[in-house]
Amino acid sequence: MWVTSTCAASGKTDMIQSDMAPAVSIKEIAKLAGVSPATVSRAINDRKYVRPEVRQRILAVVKKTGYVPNYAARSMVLRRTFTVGIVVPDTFNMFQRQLFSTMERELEVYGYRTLFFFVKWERGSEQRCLRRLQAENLDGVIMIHEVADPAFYSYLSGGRLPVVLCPIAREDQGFYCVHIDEEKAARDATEYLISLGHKEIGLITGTHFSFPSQRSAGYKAALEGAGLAVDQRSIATVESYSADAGCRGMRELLSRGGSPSAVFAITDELAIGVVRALYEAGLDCPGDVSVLGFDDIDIAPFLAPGLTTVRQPIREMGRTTAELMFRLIAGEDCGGFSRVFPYELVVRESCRAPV
Amino acid sequence: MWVTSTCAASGKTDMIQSDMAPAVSIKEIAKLAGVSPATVSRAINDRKYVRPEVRQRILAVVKKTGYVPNYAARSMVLRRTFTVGIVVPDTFNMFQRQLFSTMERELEVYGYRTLFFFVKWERGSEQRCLRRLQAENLDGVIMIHEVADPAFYSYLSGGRLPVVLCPIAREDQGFYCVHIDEEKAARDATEYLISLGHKEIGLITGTHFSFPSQRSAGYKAALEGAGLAVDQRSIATVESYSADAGCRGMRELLSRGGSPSAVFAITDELAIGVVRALYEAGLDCPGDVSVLGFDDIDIAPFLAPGLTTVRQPIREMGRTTAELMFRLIAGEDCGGFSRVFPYELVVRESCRAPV
DNA sequence: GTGAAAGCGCTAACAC
DNA sequence: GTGTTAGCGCTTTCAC
Repeated sequence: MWVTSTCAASGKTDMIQSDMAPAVSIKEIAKLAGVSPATVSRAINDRKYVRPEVRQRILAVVKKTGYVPNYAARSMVLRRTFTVGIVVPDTFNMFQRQLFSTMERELEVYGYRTLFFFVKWERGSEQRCLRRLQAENLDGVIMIHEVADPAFYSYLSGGRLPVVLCPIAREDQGFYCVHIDEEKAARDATEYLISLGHKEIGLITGTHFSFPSQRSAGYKAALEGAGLAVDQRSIATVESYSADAGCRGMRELLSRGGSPSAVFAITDELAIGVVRALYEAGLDCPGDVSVLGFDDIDIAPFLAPGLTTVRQPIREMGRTTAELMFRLIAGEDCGGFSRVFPYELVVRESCRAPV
Repeated sequence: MWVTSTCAASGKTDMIQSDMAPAVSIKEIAKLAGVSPATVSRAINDRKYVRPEVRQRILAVVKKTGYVPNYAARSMVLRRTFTVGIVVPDTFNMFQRQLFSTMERELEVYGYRTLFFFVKWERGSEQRCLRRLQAENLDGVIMIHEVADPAFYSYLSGGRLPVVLCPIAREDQGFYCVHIDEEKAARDATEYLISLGHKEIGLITGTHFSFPSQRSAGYKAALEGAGLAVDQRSIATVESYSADAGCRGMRELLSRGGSPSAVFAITDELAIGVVRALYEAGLDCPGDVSVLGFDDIDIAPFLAPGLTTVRQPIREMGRTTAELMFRLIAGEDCGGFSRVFPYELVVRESCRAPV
């Protein structure tokens, strides 16, 4: 596949490279500094009861040798890993990306490292994730992804370790949850389209996970509230939440012969695809059809036209999730399971009154 | 910040939750199965010398108790972590995202777990990453990000562990590298614009990392090769490679009063921003200005107009990086440091002949 | 085939 | 203040 050179297979798959110097251990440091390992441990962990002069000497040796304590060994004896697992879909979208970036960042500030568990679409992936999750001896788990396997949730709800879900609403199952009111947000968004004068409003939604049904419910509630009929022919259900899926969903809607003057796509990436399908059909957004998204991902303002969408306060939600996790690990009483954030309709250019 | 409930601060930050049942250990399994820990170890690791009947008994207990061996303990004694670290910029773009997703996936197939090191913009972030990197006792490191700190590279080139860079060309420093010929790709892309008839071609580039200079060099080479002058007024240098930056870069170009009929943005996200700036200025892409990107990220085909761009074979590069890492860890001889992949100009709709 | 013992790198409890 | 000891959970000799 590559051009300039090839890789010679040797078959010695189990051989380990032998030319690698082993990392220095606390024992060597102790020997070099002329003290015991215990004293070195005390020195590097800022404990009391080390003579300043001895501490200096130890720290000097540490610096010179580039010694870094081994996490695995430390966590074994401490019986804590200082690690939080984040379960993410392998196909994470930009919204989720911003969310877990924020969490990772915050967690680092709290002194925790983050381990990602990417759940794939393949069969067995969830089980493997769960096994790894257990093998890692985590201090806590954050779920950014809804899994299908009930065993996953039952392990999590076993009370073995703190769990926070974001942006998922499952407080009824005894999990701490950080999210917005999805249904109400979708309803507000749809009502905005109605207020613009739209009567025939398409919906691009999906089936996986629980947010599509919540957002779809909001859409329907808005229509019904305005005395408009919910026409199944205006609703396209797609397999994923990507631009590709949105494109196919909109083509489908178009092929059915209806003529929606506006379309609500339940994610921004879906909305990008919708605009694309319109473009291919020679239709202009927002001139011919208004398009409304959901999430307010990074590039939403930089699309042409800028995408009108529902903003979830990603940073605040990520920060709160991390903070909650930290407090839960510390054993604090954190009150009720719900953290419901305010959302916001961000009006840009992709929606306008029908002609 | 949130609405429905609040979190009561208790101040007992160092207290650990005590109501969590400890995970079962190999000892309990041994006791329950009426054998020694050594035998349990043999059974779960598919070693020989365990009576089938005993193995069955042990496996049954393992299943019933949900026992999963502790990674940290295992890696301590094995002196291998089965973990590969991937160093990524905190602000990773969609191209990098696809790249590391592929790597993570492949690595999992090889039996390796992946640890991400997100390098932030803040001072000291690289050092902290390096320290963590060392503390993790990794089996290998993949760099998707160029760091500034020389200490980072000198640690990596110390031969302590296998290192692969992708998509970075630093084979001269003794690293295995997987990448395309950036300069030539940029040159080809620019020549494509020239072949369309464009004479005044703008460039949106940056300074961080080495790819912008390579891509810029290709741009200049193409212009010079065609006898066109390289006009500094047609070049905007931006701080990052996001849509936001691209938008600002294009506004800058526009404000300078020139009138490029085409613009080469050195990343697709930059290109998205360029199209946006054009839109804001009442200019149409590709009607008034052609826009060319680089990377061929997921959504490139779903933009309106579809983005003409240079495709890097992300999956193949990710796969090769993972495979190379695997073989390096296994101690195989992998030949030369370079793996240079073919790229491809993907012609879509954002570029056409000037009017 | 199986068990006992040693030890990976580290920290905490307990001497001194 | 500092060293000695024990032990975290696991795998791997080495006896038997």
